[in-house]
Amino acid sequence: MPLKIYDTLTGQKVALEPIHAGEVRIYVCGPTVYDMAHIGHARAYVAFDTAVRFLRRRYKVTYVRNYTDVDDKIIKRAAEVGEDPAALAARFIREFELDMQALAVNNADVQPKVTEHMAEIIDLVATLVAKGAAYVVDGDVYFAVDKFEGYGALGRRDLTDMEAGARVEVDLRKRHPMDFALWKAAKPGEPFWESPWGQGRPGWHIECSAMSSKYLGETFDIHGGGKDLIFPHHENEIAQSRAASGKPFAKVWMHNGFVNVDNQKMSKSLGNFFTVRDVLQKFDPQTLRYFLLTTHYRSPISFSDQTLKETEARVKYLYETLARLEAKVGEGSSAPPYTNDELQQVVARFEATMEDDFNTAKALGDLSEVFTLVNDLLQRDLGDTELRTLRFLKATLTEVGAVLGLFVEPPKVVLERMAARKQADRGVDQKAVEALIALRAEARKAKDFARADAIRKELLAMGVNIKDSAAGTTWELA
RNA sequence: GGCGCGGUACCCAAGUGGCUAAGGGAAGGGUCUGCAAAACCCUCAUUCAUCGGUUCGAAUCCGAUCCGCGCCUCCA
Repeated sequence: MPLKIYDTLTGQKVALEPIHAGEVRIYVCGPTVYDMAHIGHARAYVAFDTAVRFLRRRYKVTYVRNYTDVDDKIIKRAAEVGEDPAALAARFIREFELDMQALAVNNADVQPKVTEHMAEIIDLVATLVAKGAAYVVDGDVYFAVDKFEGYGALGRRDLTDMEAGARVEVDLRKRHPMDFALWKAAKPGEPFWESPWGQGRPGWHIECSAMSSKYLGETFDIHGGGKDLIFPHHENEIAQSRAASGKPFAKVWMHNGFVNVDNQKMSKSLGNFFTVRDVLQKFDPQTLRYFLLTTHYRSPISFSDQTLKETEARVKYLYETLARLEAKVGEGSSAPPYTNDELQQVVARFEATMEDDFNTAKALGDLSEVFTLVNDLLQRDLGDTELRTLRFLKATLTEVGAVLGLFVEPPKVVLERMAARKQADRGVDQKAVEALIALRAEARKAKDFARADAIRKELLAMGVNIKDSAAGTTWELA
């Protein structure tokens, strides 16, 4: 079945037909590195990471995700904290990469930086000037939007409507209020690069046009980013790239929805702002990733502490199931996996679900019954067929997880990480807990259940849940 | 004002013309357990914001209304 992707430009799902057979080229707008990544970044890059992981099952994929490491915000922030802009950008790139690694977001094939592509950017601006698509004013270069037919198509905007709209501080040097900067003359003290128009730096949008064409060609398959980039960022990219090359730009436009907090857009001014680091302090990275995948990437997703707590409980269940599964079929047995049509449907259905515009929410829902089945089998007396079925299911979950970026670490590692963080959070004294459990074990041995229950109650009051099993008593924090 | 998205059970959330409206959480009942916990099983929307319309048939298409949100300015 063909892969269908919702295309912002046409407003409908379109079948992916790669320009080069067997190969998909995709560009996703990366972060402007002037601060720590927030959960909106996490959503975007988890969404595209998952899409790319799925695409790689079928195609050779070239995935480019840039870093915007020179820009007004970086300069402003650097001045505020008294740091060199380049150093500040480099610092936040490192932090960003730590976050992405935690979230199991793979690196893109190419992660180009703006500052390392000045020659390409200047060439592109020069081409646009030469073609009459752009003009120079006092060392600035502007793109002339009214020279570009079809401006506003992506954002479904009409140039005349926008013209009528009242705008603040229209730069009178611009020929049209919507004209945007390709190159900005440097003010004193700002970082600059030499150019035919004097010392300056790239405008807000030109970098992506320059870097995408360098690594993917003038026309490529998919361009992605957050919904907020549709206008003007992506609109402007289209204008620049097409005006320069005279060829189509990206074939399909993918945009992810926002992360909302309290049903409102997360923003610094509203004070409902969370960095990835904030969240990872309280929750496991797999919890955050799972949470981000439970809603379709195009819909808004609502973030709250309560929801994350519920998600973590679910993720813990998944990993506990996997841990039990691994303990059962992990070693020893060389019995080949057993499968049948029904069991094979799991991956087939996953494929079909992901083919429909990367429906991770449904995929995760479908996976529920697999986990239930595993637990069901696990608590029976296992015959050979059941054991071999479990082997097959383990392979299935690993395969599906590899696309979703879940279950890539040993379950034990994740569970221990979750437990350790909770203990640190609550400041629970592990030794005291274990001492109480030992006392309770004695009481139980002596059939003094009243005392045993009293101790359990005491532990419960500390937030400690205990589980008795044939193998002994284990505990966890509620 | 212009453009766009959405309103599905107590909560979260799939589903965009046709089998019984996925799945998760919560809740209630059960199996297991000394009792619990965990796991498993069962129950839990004749109904998809409202009102009309199209159709043999609509949560799904069309129109109107109400409500929520986003973009139009840096933003994932």
